[in-house]
Amino acid sequence: MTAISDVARLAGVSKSTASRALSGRGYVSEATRRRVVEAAADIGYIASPNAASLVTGRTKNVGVVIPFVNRWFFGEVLEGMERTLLAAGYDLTLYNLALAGPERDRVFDFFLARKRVDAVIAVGVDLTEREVEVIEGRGKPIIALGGTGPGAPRLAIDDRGAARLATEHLLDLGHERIAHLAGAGAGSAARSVQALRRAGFADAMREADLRPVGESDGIVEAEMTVPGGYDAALQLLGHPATRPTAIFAASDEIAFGAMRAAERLGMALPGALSIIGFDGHEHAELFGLTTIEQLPRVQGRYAVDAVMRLLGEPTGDADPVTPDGLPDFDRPLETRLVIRSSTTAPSARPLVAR
Amino acid sequence: MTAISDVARLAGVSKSTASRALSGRGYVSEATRRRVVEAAADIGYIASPNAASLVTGRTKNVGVVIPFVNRWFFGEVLEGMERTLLAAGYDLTLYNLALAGPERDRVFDFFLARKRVDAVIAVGVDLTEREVEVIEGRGKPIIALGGTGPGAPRLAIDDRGAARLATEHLLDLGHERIAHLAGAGAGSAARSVQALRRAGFADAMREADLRPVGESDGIVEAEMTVPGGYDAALQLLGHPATRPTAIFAASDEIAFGAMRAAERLGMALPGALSIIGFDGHEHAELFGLTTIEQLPRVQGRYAVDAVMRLLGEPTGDADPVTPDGLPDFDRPLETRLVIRSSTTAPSARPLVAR
DNA sequence: CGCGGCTGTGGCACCGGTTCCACACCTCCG
DNA sequence: CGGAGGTGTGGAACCGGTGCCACAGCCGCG
Repeated sequence: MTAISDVARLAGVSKSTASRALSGRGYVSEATRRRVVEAAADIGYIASPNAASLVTGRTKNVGVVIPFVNRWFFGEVLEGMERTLLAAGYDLTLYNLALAGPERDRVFDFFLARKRVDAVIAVGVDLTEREVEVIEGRGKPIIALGGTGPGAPRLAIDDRGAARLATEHLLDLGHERIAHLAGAGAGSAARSVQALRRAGFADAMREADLRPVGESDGIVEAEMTVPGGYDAALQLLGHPATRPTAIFAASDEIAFGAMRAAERLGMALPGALSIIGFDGHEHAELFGLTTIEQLPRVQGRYAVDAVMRLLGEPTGDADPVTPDGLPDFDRPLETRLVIRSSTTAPSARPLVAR
Repeated sequence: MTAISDVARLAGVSKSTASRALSGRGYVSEATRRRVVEAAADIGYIASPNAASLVTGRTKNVGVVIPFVNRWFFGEVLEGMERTLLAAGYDLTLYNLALAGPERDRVFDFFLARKRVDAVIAVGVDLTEREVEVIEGRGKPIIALGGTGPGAPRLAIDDRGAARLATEHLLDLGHERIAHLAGAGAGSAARSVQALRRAGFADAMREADLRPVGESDGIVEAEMTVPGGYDAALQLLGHPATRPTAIFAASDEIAFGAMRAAERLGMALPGALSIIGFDGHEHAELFGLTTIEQLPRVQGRYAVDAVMRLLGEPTGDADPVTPDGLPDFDRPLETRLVIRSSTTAPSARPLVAR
């Protein structure tokens, strides 16, 4: 357990000089600096982050709150954040919590409230006012990536607009009987995002003067997983008479499940049913899924960059920044419609110009 | 920023008594304890883990090294570990590193070597001797879950035996033309696991006196992803003349990709081709995939329990423990053959009894 | 009654850094 | 030539806890 005093002794200087030499703050002659650095290397000195944090109040550690790690979108975000944080010399402490409850309160009131993280990034979590308050009240920035956070800066795509765009793609192809497989998320996580996508769907349908098909306005809720999409699609497609000719799924996972269900029901894809997803899943290309692509890995990087900037840490400036050097929380993150083979004009009916 | 001295003053006791009252170590009268606890609650006191770590040397934080977070298996393990650690009051610091290289060295030599974690769990990583040495040399336990670690305790399934079992299932069904889609893992991560599964396949084939079909002994390497399996299967199934009647895939993701490729080639499943996977992926049931099931989430819990025990932390004892109270690193973790609809007897040929 | 041992408490050093301040030295400029 | 200001260094306080040790009081036992 070598300490900085050992380094100092070996280099023949005081603790303070050793500290300055190693941290690069304050005046140290080049010769001294070199001696200290060499001494440190000799005895394999590694600074204790605890001691440093204790006095500086900075931990070089960011807490990440995320509802799932094994859903594609979240896994990508997490990887993007981890890489970026590591490059900046920061640690990532993971808090995986889906549901509200005592577990969640404990994370905010105990784990995150302690002086162990410099900032918090909440991914796809709908933060409560109290939760934001707990963190900000302790002087730490908290930002939301997706999800919602009253008061907290938020980095997100334009879910409503993108959902509208997806639906309009189906309309443009001439579909009139369109259904929406909406995300349910029993865990309430990111419920708002799903509500926004649903709203975007409704926007497009209303504007096209179309009523969604089926009961309950052609909207069936699905857990945002492949099996969830499968189950919901079976339900939606159960009665041949009321079947839609196209489906807008709230996520690519749901869309994959729906494709599977359609196959199971003997429906030809995309002839009998067009499907558009949402997310830009890494398997979308393989399955020919038309989708609204977003780039969660890049979003993870943006979120970290934003936090670094809030912490006054220098970063590369390859991402959205306002003139005053702060992250741009107003501009929505990028999405893109990627058309593949899963969407086509409805077969039996003539193409209707809109 | 309330400190323990504030609590002490408010409660009218000394710092040491306040510390004892709050930590529960040492003698404190019940009345005093209550006063201190109340005072702490009044001013919203939360202890600084940094200060405590500094003197005790314990951080209540475990470092997790994992090559991927968005592959199903690893995501599950991670979730299992996170839950268990959180319940034990520990933090999880995530290091996501796939490849060897300077990045990886930096994690071990800098991030993990500092006194910021009490232990390290390496999931699906092939640790080098030096890496194990770096951690253990600093007095911290390191355990491997899957992957390999020379010297480090290892928790793993019997990959070779399970792969053999999978192959035998195909043999039992009467298949004679069997191929193996082996895991390649360009990142070299978990290469050994993939080698073990390949060996198990070879074991079974040798014992059955069969030669794998196709070139290169009927083994095609695939990245352990759905697209990876798809590409490899296209290659394997490219020439109708040399097609196998059954495939053992080194992971369920590969198997899904292979199923997709077979469909694309117009092969009827499972009539023209039986496929067995490996892992027990959450989508296996939906796609009717026969597989060797393992329970990564539970494995994550086991790994954490094992580490907790090495750290002398009390845990529930619902998992494998040797008589001396230490984790049982010799007994392989559980696997189970789950037969679904993706494997059946070869169609065109008569069933051959073995 | 005396002493050992247990209980309860306070004082203080200490963990390993950072940072403020004092001080010495040098240089430059009026 | 003297003082202002920049450079280099050491001393010491401090961050916020923990834990050792001393000490006081009390009880029980021989």
